Amino acid sequence: MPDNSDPAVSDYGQSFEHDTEDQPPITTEPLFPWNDFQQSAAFGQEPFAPSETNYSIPQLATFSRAPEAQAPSGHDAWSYGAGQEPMFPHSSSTFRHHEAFHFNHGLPRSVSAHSSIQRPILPLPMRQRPLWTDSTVADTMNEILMSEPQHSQSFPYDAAHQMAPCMYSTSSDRLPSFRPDMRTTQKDFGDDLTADGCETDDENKDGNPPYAKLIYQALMDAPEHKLVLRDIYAWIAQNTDKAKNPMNKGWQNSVRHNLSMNGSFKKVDLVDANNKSKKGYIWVLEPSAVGHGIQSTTRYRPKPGKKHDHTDGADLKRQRAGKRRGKAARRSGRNKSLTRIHYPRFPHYPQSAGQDLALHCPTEPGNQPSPSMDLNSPANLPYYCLPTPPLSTRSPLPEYSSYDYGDNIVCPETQPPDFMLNDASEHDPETGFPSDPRSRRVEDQFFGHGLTCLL
DNA sequence: GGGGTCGTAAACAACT
DNA sequence: GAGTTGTTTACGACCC
Repeated sequence: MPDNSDPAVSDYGQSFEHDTEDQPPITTEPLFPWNDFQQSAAFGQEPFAPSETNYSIPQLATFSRAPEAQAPSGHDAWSYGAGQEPMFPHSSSTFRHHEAFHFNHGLPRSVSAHSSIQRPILPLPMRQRPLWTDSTVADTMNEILMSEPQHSQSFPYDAAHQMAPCMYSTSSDRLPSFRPDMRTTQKDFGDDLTADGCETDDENKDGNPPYAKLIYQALMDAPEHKLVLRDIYAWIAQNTDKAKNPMNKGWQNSVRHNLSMNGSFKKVDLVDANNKSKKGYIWVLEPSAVGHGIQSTTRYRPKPGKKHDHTDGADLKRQRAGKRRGKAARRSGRNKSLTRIHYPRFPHYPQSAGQDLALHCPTEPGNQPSPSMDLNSPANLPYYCLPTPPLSTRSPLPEYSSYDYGDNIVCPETQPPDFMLNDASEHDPETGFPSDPRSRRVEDQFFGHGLTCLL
């Protein structure tokens, strides 16, 4: 049981603190490498090797291991030495607080029994996020959440693959669910964020992000950020509603149009194995786009007879205005039966936007699971990872005092309430998630703000 | 009214 | 020749 009264715990430090002098200093190597958590086939299946280190922390979700470390823009990639993949704490049981579990992330480490780990919780697949089946639960949860002042705040993060948990319900079947935000970076696409974090203005009236962002997402999901046109089609067909009507090829035209017009997408020659005959082109993300997101396709369109640098204040205003284009129209054009339930913003992360959203949103109307789908399988549950600032000696923590993302002042220092650390709540045996909305709130607060624990 | 975003249509060329 | 891929222009809708 962690001792929250330990003054050392109050600091969101990133190093192992050691309180005994007869042992060597503990490395400041990050405990949980930052990773954008591509969903792995091995997710949830590969047990972690027992290690000499046995941590007891309040565990709220299953940890997993990621296939490769991939740092978001502006941060060094994590490295654990040649041939070593970063490993994450893992346990097959979830939401059992204070359960001791093993992990070994590739570094020999001795840890004092009285050492402390203090860091915001790291990218964390929220495996057992419940599938909301009752709008009353969702409404109740929202009431609770919105009554908490700190929930109007948000967590700083700037990386691809952001996902805001937004619940929807329909007037017909009242099945709230989660939809991907598909927001890329706050720098390029986040200036329409609102405090509640649910205003996904990057969506169009069909509920999908714009083509440029879809393509970007597809390429971000692809190895080396490269895809041929056909695969981009496939990704969009799989992950959006664009291809609902197979007879409608207009969306493919739009995809090609965006590929051609957006400077973030470059085509390179595709050659055969002998490097001889040309096999067409493969589309690749510009490095700047990988690092900083993409810009609107429109910005690359030629402006006949006028030169524009798009950098002055008025232009930025116009760009924002354009970004919010048709806001009212989208609202009205959006499926009338779809009711957005406001949910405070915790920019979680999808496991992989390349996965079929139907798998991630089994309860989404129109994305009904197949009869054979095992909804308890990790692959079929919605995944959310925690937002987190970089934790590395090379990528030091950003200052936590205040972040200004436009209208959003970010103060992520809220501590989880004490009672969260006391495992008094009941857990649904099916989902492993606390059955009490109050506990759900706590877990969201927990996930949104960080974890302090002892080992 | 100008300029922004975005989707869409269409013409056209080059390639397979 | 048909289909696919890529480029470019144009336009409407909507925003500030």
